[in-house]
Amino acid sequence: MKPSMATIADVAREAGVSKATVSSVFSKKRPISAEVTERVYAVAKRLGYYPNHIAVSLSLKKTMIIGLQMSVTNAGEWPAFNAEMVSGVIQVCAESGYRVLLDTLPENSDRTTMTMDPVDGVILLNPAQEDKRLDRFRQMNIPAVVIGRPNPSSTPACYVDNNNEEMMFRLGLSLLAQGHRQVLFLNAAANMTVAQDRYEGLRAAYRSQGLDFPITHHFHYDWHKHPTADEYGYQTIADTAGLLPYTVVITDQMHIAIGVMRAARELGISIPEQLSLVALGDDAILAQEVSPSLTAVDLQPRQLGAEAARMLLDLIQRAGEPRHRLVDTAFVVRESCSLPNPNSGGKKG
Amino acid sequence: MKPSMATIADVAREAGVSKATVSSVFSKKRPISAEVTERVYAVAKRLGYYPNHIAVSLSLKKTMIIGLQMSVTNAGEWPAFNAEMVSGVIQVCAESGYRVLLDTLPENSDRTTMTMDPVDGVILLNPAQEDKRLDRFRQMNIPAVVIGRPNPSSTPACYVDNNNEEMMFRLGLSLLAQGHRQVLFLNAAANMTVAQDRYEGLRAAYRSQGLDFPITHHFHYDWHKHPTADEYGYQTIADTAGLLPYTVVITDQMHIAIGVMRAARELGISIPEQLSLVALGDDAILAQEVSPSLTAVDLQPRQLGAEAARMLLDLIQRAGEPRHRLVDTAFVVRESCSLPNPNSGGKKG
DNA sequence: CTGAAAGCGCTTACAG
DNA sequence: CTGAAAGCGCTTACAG
Repeated sequence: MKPSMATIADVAREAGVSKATVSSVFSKKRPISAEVTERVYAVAKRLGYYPNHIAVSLSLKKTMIIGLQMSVTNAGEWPAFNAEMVSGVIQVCAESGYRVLLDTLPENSDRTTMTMDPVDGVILLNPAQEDKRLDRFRQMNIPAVVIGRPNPSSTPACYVDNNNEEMMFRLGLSLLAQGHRQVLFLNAAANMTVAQDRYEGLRAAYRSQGLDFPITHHFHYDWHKHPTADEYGYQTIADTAGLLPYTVVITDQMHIAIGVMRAARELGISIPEQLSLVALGDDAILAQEVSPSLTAVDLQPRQLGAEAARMLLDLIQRAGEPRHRLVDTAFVVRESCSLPNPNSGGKKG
Repeated sequence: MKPSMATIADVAREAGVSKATVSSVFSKKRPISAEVTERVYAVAKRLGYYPNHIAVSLSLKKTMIIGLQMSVTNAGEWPAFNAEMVSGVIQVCAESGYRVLLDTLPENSDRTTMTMDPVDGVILLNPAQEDKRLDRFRQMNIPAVVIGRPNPSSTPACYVDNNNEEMMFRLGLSLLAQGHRQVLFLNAAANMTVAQDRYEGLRAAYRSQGLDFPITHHFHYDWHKHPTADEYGYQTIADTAGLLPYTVVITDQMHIAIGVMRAARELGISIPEQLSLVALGDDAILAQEVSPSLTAVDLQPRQLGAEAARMLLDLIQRAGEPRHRLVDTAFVVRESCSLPNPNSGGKKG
């Protein structure tokens, strides 16, 4: 980027050819004689010339870069889930020669600061209240896909998500089949669409058995009340044990479940004998090492990222109408909660 | 990026001013009358105009993007350590208005495929055999800092690293002070500089007590022999228990330690009574949940990333001679191994 | 306070 | 097979 960098003009001059020829030698977009090719390569090497990616992008109107928009919160803690997801995105992009630009800039309404990003497309994480960004990308004519279900209020968009509702429906059904009647659900934050979908699925399972899911057994993660997920799990159990009847608790994350286990230990509640426990989101190493080992639902974060990337790349090549895709989840039964045939049947609707 | 995007020329025409004026309105680099400013903003909004980041970059010769080069392996598994490190990089960059471009392209010697990246500087991970990339960036005149100690054979470079040698020296001293004489060291892969530094530190600790560290007790991770870190730990213990005398094992990663614990469990070796265990690299949640809880060394990956970013940003603004910086580690004593005052004193040299 | 024009480093019809 | 010139969308002296 320094003035000292050799440009295509330098190479052209030194090699005694035109810029167009040098360009062609590197891009191979039109045939150049072996002799000239040879000479150009030699000069380029001597001068340490590398085509300037920015100039190429400006000319070609494509950058081979896709943007990954994550909320600042994500940047702050980067749980394993996000890392896996990002990894899936990177992998698929790399296979097609695309790079990934991480973007954590906070939602900024100051028009003067926002430029048209140097990206061919964009993936949005955490579609909580991101409608604005979505609209902006649409306005910029930049293909976008969100991971997670976007708010229905926002304009239609491409997205990939877990089959959250079905997953919870099946989980609920399995639990009811096991004889459980009182489920405590420590859900994600209330403003997340994923929280709504899962709650709906659980209620549907209850309804299908002619039961009502009691609102008293439904909690939302509140960042203000509990600094960490672990605390959320711990406190909620500490606050409700003995007061609220439940025989199984479902937690939105494994770390919440860790908190639940800690509380249970302190209260002398044995898992799974007196209380069953299942986590939505699976960290296999952690789940296997805690005792009892943790039954969990694998959300396949890597798949989510990979599918999103695939969809975006497809969108970039041949745009089309909004589409979406659901990534299956898998129940991983361990000691903390037994489940009958959780991965088969039970399809809803 | 589509032809439909409004450009600065469109705005200028519609607003009846020059492109220079529109440019100035957005960049605020020279004063423009309130009236004109108003009009330009209005037109820009109506047309959905956003300055094109690529064009700006080409003109300004800076992109406000820094590249993060990671080996493909990293992209594949993204352990918590890397996620934390990347997170540190992102955070510092974001504070200064920089974005991060992830690059996982495999080391490719095909000259035709490599362009001068659209970045103002670059951070390299895993400095195992990356000399080539370093040289390339130097040739391109792109500031670079590596995380980890670069090979001494390569040209001098800026880097940030843990104080690995000192850390191992202190750890070794603490262990010897505890009465341990036989330490089993499950080190990282042999080609990593970090592995060499740690081994040196441990040997120095032994030497300082007039002892020799026996080569029989030093193992290197070999990806071909053990598919996972866990397996590496498990197998090595399974293979050596009873044959090799040792009272404490140091593992390069927590996951290796998990494997060691599993082997110990199966072999009826109780930790820490019969065998002490300490891991280099701390995943607090995991370390606390296993039993016994795991004594570990916090490598402060987030700090590593943050320091690297700070150094790079500094380098971008005012270049200078190669510099480096060591990030302190912290001993976190839990149940698997007791250590006397590991975080104080014992400075080497 | 504002504009015309050259320049950033490439690519691509168009012409030969 | 190769070149001259215009263009990608901005910024910035220079001139007023």
